Amino acid sequence: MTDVVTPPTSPVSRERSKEIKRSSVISAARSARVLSRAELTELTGLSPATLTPLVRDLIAEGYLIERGPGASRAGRPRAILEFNPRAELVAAVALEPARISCEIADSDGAVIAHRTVRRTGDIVDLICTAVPELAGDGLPALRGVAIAAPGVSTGGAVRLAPSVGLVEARPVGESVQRRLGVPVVVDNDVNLMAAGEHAAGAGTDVADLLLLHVADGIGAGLVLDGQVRRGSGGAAGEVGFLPLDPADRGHDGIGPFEARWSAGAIAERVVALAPGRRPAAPVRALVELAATDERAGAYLAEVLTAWARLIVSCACVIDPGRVLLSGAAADLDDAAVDRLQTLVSAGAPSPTEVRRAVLGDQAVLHGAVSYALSAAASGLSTLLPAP
Amino acid sequence: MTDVVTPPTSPVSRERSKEIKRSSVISAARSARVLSRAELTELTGLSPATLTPLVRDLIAEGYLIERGPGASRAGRPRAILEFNPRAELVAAVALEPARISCEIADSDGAVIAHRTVRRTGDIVDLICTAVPELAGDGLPALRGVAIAAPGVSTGGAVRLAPSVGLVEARPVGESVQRRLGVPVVVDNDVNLMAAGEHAAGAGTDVADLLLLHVADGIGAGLVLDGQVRRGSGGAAGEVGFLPLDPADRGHDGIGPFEARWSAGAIAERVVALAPGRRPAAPVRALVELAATDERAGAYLAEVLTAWARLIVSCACVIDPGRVLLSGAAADLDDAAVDRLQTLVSAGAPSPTEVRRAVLGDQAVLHGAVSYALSAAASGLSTLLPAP
DNA sequence: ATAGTTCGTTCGCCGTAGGAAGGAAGTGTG
DNA sequence: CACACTTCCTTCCTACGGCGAACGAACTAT
Repeated sequence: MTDVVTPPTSPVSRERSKEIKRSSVISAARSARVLSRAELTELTGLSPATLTPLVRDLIAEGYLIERGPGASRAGRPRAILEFNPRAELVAAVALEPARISCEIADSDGAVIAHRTVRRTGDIVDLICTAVPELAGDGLPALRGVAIAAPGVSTGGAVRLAPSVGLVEARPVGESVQRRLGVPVVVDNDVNLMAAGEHAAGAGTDVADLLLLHVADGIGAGLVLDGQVRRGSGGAAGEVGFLPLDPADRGHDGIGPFEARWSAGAIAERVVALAPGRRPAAPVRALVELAATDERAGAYLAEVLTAWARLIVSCACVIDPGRVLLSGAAADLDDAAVDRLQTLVSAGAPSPTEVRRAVLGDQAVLHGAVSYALSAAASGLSTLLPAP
Repeated sequence: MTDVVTPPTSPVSRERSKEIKRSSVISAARSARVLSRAELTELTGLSPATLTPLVRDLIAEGYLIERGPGASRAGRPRAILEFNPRAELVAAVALEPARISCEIADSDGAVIAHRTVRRTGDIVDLICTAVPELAGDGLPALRGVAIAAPGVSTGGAVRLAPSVGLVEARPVGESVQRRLGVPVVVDNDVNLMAAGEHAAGAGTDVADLLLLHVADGIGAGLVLDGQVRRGSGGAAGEVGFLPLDPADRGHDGIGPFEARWSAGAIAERVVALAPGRRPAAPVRALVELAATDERAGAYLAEVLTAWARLIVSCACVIDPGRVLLSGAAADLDDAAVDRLQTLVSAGAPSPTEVRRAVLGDQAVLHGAVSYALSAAASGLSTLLPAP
């Protein structure tokens, strides 16, 4: 301890390549859950000699837990290593008009803590106090925060953002990132759902998908080549604006298509068909009505035809291969989904599979987990310092 | 020199990081064209000591040429290094119904040799003899081959491929790759054009763009986040199939939109408006006619409206930010492009800039260059589109 | 000339990756 | 029960690449 003025040995690509090995081991362990060092050498291609100290570090940091020897089928048994999902926590914050909901999840997407708070004061303050409180002593393991805002996106399509009092999304993300010191992602809720279904739902087996979310408006989340694509202005997936019928007209930030075929628009027709309370789940109500009421059946067919044209349009432009129905569209029964599939197959230039999304309300959470984990990992995307 | 039995030292991440440095130097040199070692240290972040041997190698391999000392403004003058585009050659092969055209270009996209040959015998044989012949003694510098086929793409949308006698694109690419020993990419010509405009045309300044190519059919090439995206079945950009008007009907692999608004369809109307020979450039003819003929003006307005709806549809789905008009659509004059821009701005949910593509016939070639260079750079694996 | 400045190179240290070899912990077999 | 045999993991050691530092090279300014 004479002269600690020495930080020579520049930290360039040397440390980076170590980081890369580290994260490749972590991600192998994350997907295998339980494995031995021997399996790690196969999965990562690293030599045993390289792995030994690396695994030692990871155990010390809590990423891996040594579980003692496993069964052996001749020879020394493999020491079982178990991945500890709690080693990586993620916060998902959903902005809603009057409140924010905040969840802490581990890297399996299992919710560890959950809270909803009224919107008071500054959003950034609110988030920056709620998240650490909720994370408690797990805070050091926090790897990222994902903030979901309805219809956010830079540039166009802020139509829903005003409802949560957000004009610019970016400053919020940057502020939180600075205050909490972890990567923060702010994105459209529909994009997060798409990421969630891709990571842990009905799209784990494909690289491309489109999630069609029908609610008060209609929006789509787009995964291409394994990544959520937002387009140049963040308005990718604004399919409610598709001009599929010259007769339709949008207004005030409502697109022409969604003006007529969103859950809200359908609800009005359902009320007309079956007077009474406005149904909370209009599509489910419509499907039930259609079983007995001929006029409802005809209208359901109209809805399916319109949605099919929407899906075909998307297929023509980006050919997602798989389309997931979310929100009100997930309320269709099997028969209706089949009819939709038939209509889509007739019009799409390439095979396009239509099915329901499976994560429901959990989709945003899983998307947040996936974002946050890849954000933490991508810190080392470039081996070399930027130009 | 006793026992030179030692080639162990496994080629894992050690050599990779060297490769990365190498290619980062090459790409810096490629974009700067002329630079000194001192500039390389700034551009790449590598230390001078690391660069010295690396640059020596590159000079020996012909990538760089030392041009002697440059001007100095105090101190030792920088030794000028010039990037040698001839060090990296690329072959672009275009499949047409009756012939194939083959070009050798350097990494600037400058054509070094060109030949058109009649289609005789096996395509693979033809390519594998024509390319080496044309490359001549530059063959060792060949970094890749790009094969452009109209409407290829695996899965759906093989509508134009039969015209060149190709049912499956992949085997051709794989065979050529095996025979020539360099990376081979087979792709849709429109995708190649989009890549070309992105690399060297009207899209060098953006990460996302959509190239709308109007010919006998209508197709689009899609660049998102700097990469050409083909979709799950390779049918991304089949915008001719968009169902934008319930009245339109496609037939026999012709989409509903392109049946009515392609160059061929427009040509028929132009003939009706101004009897005579069927014009080779119907859109140009229409624009000229519209200056004097009122009916032609009305029809031009119709065409612009239809194309605008097409562009808006694409903007809603993927928000490319910039749309390039190619093929017959590039024949619009400035006034017509402005009108199109206005129509698009009125309907798109996000700012979308419409302009003409600039590379014309050279677009495919530049796309091929860009593909082949990135193929050589990323060294790894399947550059063939689609599973 | 001499000093000053900037470029490029050689030298040598250091850290890391991974090969080789050896210890550890089991299962089968005489 | 001893003794191979197999497989897993670790320790030792070497080769190699990156880069800091010092040095030589080339030119300007005074």
